[in-house]
Amino acid sequence: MDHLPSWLLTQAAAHAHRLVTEGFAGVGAKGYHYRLLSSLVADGPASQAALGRRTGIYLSDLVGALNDLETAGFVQRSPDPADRRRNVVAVTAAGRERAGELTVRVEAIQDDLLAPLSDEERARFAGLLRRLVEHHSRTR
Amino acid sequence: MDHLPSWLLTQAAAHAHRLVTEGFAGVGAKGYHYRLLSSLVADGPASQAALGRRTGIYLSDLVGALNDLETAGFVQRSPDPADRRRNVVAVTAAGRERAGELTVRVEAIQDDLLAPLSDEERARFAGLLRRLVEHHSRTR
DNA sequence: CATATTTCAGTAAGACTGAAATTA
DNA sequence: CTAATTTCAGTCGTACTGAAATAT
Repeated sequence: MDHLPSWLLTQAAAHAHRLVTEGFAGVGAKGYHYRLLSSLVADGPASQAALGRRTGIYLSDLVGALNDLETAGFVQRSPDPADRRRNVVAVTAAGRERAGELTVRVEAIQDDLLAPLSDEERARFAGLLRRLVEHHSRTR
Repeated sequence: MDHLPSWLLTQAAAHAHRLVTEGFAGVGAKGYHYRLLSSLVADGPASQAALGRRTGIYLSDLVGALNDLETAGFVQRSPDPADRRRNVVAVTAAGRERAGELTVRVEAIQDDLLAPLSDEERARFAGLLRRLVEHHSRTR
């Protein structure tokens, strides 16, 4: 079983998930919060639908995560005057700071996660993963 | 975000999980069932505690999965005469057949999962994953 | 006494589905 | 009418915690 890629992938992802969860627990953040904040910082404001496409988070789950972030003052929802179905979601100044804190944590976590690999192996590993993810998100 | 190993790993694992779930749905099996059956076939009967160690499944979750398998007639629990706390779990003939069916499916799934990679890359990928998993299961 | 095993009850984050209400 | 958007109400498999009951 320890030769099955799908099993190894699942186990490695479980370890990654645990590290991220532990790393975020101290500051009361979840994975979805980081994904959303960093997407907003990197690519700017967006409607919830667009944000869902960008982050791979389902729209139904996005609502709850954005509620958390809005309550904490990290993002702001405002109606789009051009299309009144839409909320434009934007990161606040506090949200930008929060994203920075979380990024620091996330990067420390990558180091933990990849500890046994050399720099060259880390790059190769990320490259292989990227190709897999790209392929499977395309073919859906 | 698409450069973060932890994110890529999570996404790749989600795709793997979807493929496995879809592949097993037709025959009414879950991931845990396959893990347990193939461990029993490969390494023989064991107590539930030992089985949990072998498969990485929590003892509390193991109970339910074994209930499913026992109801379906794929495994048998019998008290260990040498230590009356223990159940010895053994695979039945039907369970062996089931494991074979699931293995066929799982192997087709690996091919789907790794479609974009060459044979050499698949081997490298598995090797890197194995080192990560080994490292993190050791350091716990 | 402490330790190991099985079982049950529950939580949590993530992925996913379906449907309602609103607007384009 | 069809299609897109937000929201709510759920399910599911997996990972993980805590505690009880029993036996070593």
